[in-house]
Amino acid sequence: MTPTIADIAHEASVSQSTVSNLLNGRVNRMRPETRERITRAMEKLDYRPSRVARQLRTGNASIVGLVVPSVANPFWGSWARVVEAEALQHGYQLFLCNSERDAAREREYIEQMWSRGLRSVILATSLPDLGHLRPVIDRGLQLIAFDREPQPDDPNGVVNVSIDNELGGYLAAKHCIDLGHRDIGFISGVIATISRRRRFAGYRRALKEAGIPFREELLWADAGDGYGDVDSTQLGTRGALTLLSLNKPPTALVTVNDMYAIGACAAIRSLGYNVPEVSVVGFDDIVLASLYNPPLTTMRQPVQEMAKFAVGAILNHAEGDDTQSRQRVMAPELVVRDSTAPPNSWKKRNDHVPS
Amino acid sequence: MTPTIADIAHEASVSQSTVSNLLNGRVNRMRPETRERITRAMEKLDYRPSRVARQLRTGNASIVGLVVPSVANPFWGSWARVVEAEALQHGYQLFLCNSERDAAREREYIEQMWSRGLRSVILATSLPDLGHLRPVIDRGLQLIAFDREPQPDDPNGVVNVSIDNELGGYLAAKHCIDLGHRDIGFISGVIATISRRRRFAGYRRALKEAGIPFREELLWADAGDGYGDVDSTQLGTRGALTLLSLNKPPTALVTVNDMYAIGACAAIRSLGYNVPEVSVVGFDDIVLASLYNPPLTTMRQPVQEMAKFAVGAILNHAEGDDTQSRQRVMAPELVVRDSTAPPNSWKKRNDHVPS
DNA sequence: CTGTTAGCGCCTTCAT
DNA sequence: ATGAAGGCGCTAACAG
Repeated sequence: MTPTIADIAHEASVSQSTVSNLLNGRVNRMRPETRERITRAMEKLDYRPSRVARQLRTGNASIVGLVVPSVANPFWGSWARVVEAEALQHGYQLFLCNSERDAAREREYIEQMWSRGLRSVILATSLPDLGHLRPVIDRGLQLIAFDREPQPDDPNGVVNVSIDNELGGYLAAKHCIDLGHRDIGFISGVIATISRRRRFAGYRRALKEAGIPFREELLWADAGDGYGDVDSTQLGTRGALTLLSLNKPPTALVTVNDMYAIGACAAIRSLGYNVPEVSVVGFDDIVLASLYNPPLTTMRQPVQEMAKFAVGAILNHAEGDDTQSRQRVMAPELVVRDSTAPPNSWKKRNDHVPS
Repeated sequence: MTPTIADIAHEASVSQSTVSNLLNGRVNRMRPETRERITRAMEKLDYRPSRVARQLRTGNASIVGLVVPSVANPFWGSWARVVEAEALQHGYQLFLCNSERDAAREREYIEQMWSRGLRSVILATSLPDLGHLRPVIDRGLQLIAFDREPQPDDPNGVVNVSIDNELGGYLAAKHCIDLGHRDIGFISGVIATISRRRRFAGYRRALKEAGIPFREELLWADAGDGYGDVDSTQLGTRGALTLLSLNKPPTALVTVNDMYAIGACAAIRSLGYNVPEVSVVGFDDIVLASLYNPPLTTMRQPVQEMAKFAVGAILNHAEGDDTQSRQRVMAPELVVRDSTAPPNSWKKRNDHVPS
């Protein structure tokens, strides 16, 4: 049915090895004339080598796995695209899965990948504990953890790539403080991930530095039934509604990603205010952030560079080069746009607030 | 290193075939005691069957391929997630690629998939001509085309799933007309895809039906260097800027997807107007559409049902059931929100337009 | 320069 | 109830 290497060997009246040699670039081992004959045979039969067989034989899949929380969140979508481009450039394909931030699914997927012969996967998890993956890692899986700073009890050999989340949280909050805000809310899902935990830590540091006491009630870290990225906009909405109904509501909201921020903006409007009246800062700088109304102030992640590093680590690993750094922390960048402003305007209208 | 079936056969003092039998559910062919021993051996060695080997032997990968223009567009991101969920539910994994709407990449990817043993792929293309895929299809690849109504000279056996795009374009334009608009722009990338072509046709039908002559200049279908979905927001922006600088500018804009619509909204604001002053209708109803400011009027695609149908077709095909329908056209649904309004407000301010 | 050979890990008749 | 053997399509020594 589908032609195999044997078919074309036959067609070209040579042995399989010669065909294989051609296939693998060992061209100099045959005379041009033979080569020519083989090439023609391949064309005639429209031959495509079976990667499955090849992989079984060589053990090499040249596929990199990528597990993200959910490509429904545009940030993960772009991240996936960037990684794909980077991988492609080096002859790798991408195998993409959505974990929904569920440890069980993460594990399931990664073991699937392993059993399909993938030996390197980039995992966008921020779960503090990588214990559930230790079995596969011990077997030899190369794990590149994204969006997650290294932890003391991580399994050996894990490579980490992320921004400095603490700094991100700090800069976001500091920006609001510099603008004159004193009551700054922090909206997050459950703070079960390292990145969120650290962003929150940065936020607190900024407050402390400015001598602003932390008000517990200004932290919204409610659960919801899950904390997938699908409904992060909804969480942003709920968070903002909750915080703005406090007796002494915040005048600025720091959120944990742009989807939350957008949800929060919608909530603010639903309360009858416009956005810079209550300031909002997002995180990630997704494409839509700059096109939102008003354009979102946010923390940009250097996605390109991170993808380059992640894929680079895989390449080095594949080449047996183990001298590479096991970790990379990049700097987030504050992008100031119109969703943040001094607190005055809000205060002016403060008495209109529906009770 | 990694344990194979032989290792565990040895460990359990049975033959490989017995282990294999257990692996494949032929449990009744061995006495419980044997089975028990094998199970323990597998646990002890933490055995995972190699899917690669299995696939080479059986020819079955249980992976469905999915090719979309770009997961950076949230619509494709959600679509991918929905398909993944549906596939997963039936024991299939998803192999995801971004084509950037480039025929060469489409082809390249699909052949890669074929050579990896995938036998069914869902392709979100709208290219009118599927000729570049004929070779693989003839080999036996099952192709599910998404977002693309069937064409007369399609290769045999192609399954098509899409909404009625003509109807979508019609409803979008009709909505504007009903609101009182007479000058309605149509913003698209290059209209090289069937879906866009048909949406445009629907738009024209609505005009005609209302007795409004079509003004060529109100169609913006400029090229740009590519028409990937990455920069569709930019195209939306450019389109809106162009149309609004006409002598007799449109009072409403029908766009080809929500990303374009959002780009168009940004353009409108940059000209000093607010959005319902110039009405905008999007397409797709991505999550962010309802959270945009103002919330976007748009055409919703029944993503769930379409995914169900697409994956269902694959399942039936795998079971040799060939009695299934080869095509499904679903109805889009107009979702009216605040980005559309009667034309008055715009006209009122019309003389303020920067020249 | 080209062919022979021995697997990669698993599944599946066909015997026993 | 279990085992032996052949082969899926390809690669990589090793011979010739």
